[in-house]
Amino acid sequence: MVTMNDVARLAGVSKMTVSNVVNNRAGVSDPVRRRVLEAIRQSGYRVNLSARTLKSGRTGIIGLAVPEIRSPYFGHLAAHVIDEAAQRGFHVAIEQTGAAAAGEIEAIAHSHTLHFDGLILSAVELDRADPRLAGTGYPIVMLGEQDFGGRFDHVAMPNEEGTKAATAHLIDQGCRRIAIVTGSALKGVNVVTRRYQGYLAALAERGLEPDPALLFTIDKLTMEAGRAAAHRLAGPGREVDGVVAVTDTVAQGVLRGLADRGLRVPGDIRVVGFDDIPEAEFMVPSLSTVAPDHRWMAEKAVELLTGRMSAPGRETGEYTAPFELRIRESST
Amino acid sequence: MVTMNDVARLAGVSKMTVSNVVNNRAGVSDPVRRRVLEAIRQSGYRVNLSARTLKSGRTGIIGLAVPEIRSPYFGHLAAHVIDEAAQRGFHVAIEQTGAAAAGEIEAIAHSHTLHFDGLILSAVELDRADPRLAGTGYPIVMLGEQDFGGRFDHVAMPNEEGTKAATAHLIDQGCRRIAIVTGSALKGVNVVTRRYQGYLAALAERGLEPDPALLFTIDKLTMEAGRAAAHRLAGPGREVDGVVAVTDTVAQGVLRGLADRGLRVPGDIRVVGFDDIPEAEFMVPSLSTVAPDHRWMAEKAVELLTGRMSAPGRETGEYTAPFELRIRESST
DNA sequence: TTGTAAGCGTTATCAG
DNA sequence: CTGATAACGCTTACAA
Repeated sequence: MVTMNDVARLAGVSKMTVSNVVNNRAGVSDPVRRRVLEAIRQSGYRVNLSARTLKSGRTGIIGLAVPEIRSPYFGHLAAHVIDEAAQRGFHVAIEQTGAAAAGEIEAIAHSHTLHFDGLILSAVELDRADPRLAGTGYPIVMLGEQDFGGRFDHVAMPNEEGTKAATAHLIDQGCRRIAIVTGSALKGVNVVTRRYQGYLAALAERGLEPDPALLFTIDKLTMEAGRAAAHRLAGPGREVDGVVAVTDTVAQGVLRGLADRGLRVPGDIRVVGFDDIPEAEFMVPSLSTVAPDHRWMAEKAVELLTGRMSAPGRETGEYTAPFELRIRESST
Repeated sequence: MVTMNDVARLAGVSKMTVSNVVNNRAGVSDPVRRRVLEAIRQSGYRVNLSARTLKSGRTGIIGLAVPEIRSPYFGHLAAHVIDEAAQRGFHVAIEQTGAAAAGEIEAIAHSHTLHFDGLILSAVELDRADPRLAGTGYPIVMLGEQDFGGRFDHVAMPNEEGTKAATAHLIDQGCRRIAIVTGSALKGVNVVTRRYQGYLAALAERGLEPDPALLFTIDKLTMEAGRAAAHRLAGPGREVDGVVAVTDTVAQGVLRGLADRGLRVPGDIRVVGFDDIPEAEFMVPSLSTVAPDHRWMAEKAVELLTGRMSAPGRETGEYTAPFELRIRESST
């Protein structure tokens, strides 16, 4: 491996001068600078980040923990975070939590152990009351899902408002028996409960009675589970004319499950999702959905994290992404 | 920050003994080991990876460069690579190349600069003849797409065989005017040309004449482009009864585009894709596709890369993933 | 403007 | 079995 010493010898200067050139510091004469740069080019020298890190105590790496990178929503989000971090000179190492509290705790420990400069955690199961969350002052930004009650910087989804708008839209389209397909964790404050609240709020506002028979819970927020829920929902004697799916991925499963049963969307049943994944526009029928501003979220999360790195004691903030309701075929 | 020294002082032993305990090395008496472990627990000590890296010269990080992490295919692949690397004690840092040769070259340089232990590169544009590819002995494994003629370890897709099987399947279903929707880079040896060859081979084997009017090229392998191609393809006087799409993502666009034009799949036109992304099963209609063994590919890539790290001089190998043809609604 | 010395936290080596 | 010492490549502080 080519080191600074090698370059220094080649250029006939000291290690320190090479360091100064590499870091664009003032106080190096032009001829010397040129000689050093030439030596660097010739030798193919590259700074050793580990060595630099050892001195500075920073790795330049941000951890990003998501349930599953393969899911379109998190892939999409990750892409934005990577871009945004790159702009601020950080690299992103991705961790998969498997959508389980244990995985989420582990991601924190891991990020810590690897001395990442901070962690953006998209937690979906971890509870604000989890004892393993003992605050260590390590920079963590919670992204999008659970609510941790002011304990961490938090970039939230417009869970309640968005679902309320989507549900109201279905009502406006004439739906009267609107099912919701959502996760089974209906306690606590999390993405599932918040969106459920939004659904209830829209019903209440429009004077519709919530019907327990219209609540379809699933264990995992996957396409498979959405499909299975649609099968249950399309069973005899339900008379459902609208479906609010907790995520677009679930909605995609619902669309598929309704097709399995020969039900037409939007003819027989209208469907809305949440997230606006890139695929939503290309589904058949195209999916109406709540579109939070993903880029905004990624920017905010990275901004908060870098802010916290430099000012660890700062008060935590809570930010909710703006959203639009994108109306497509599935609800019109 | 808690260091080994702190732990050593706390346990009343030397730094070296702590190191031995941390690394599970033999030659530490049980009582001392216990004392040290207790001191580690109390102090919250974590090894400093940078320091270890500085000594060992290895970072424990593998770079993974893909065109776009948000695309389902690459997200899926990345998930497998991350899992497989984790099993071998490596972390994965993801780089996005934007599906451009410049981005791919940059990913190599970047991986180098950051002293990642190696790079898995899913190149789609970089040419085997690119002068910037001057061999430096840095461990690189090419994944899935371009063919680099023995210059690198290469885990290839079954491009030709897979597309041939898919096309033959359409013919067996009675299709006679089979269009192909593929990229515009029809020169050189790459994913587009290889799959086109497979398409031609199937036609030849079944005695069908290739018709230039049935070749629809697109600039980027996206859903949008697939949709636009479907619109062209469904124009007046084409009489197309089958479509081979170069990837599932493109196929999803094609399905959407055909729906736009009121054509029914498989009633009017049959469609097959390539990749078997998780969404394929949930499209409406569900998509018939070539399913390469993604896990196998990820395993092989990581295995080759770690192999090359320990034996840099070894001959390069070329491996092609096994595949299955998954027949679903879109072609039956 | 350039160079020298010390040390970041860890581990390999070798002595006790 | 345990410990002292010297690196790994770089940067900070200071001296020339």
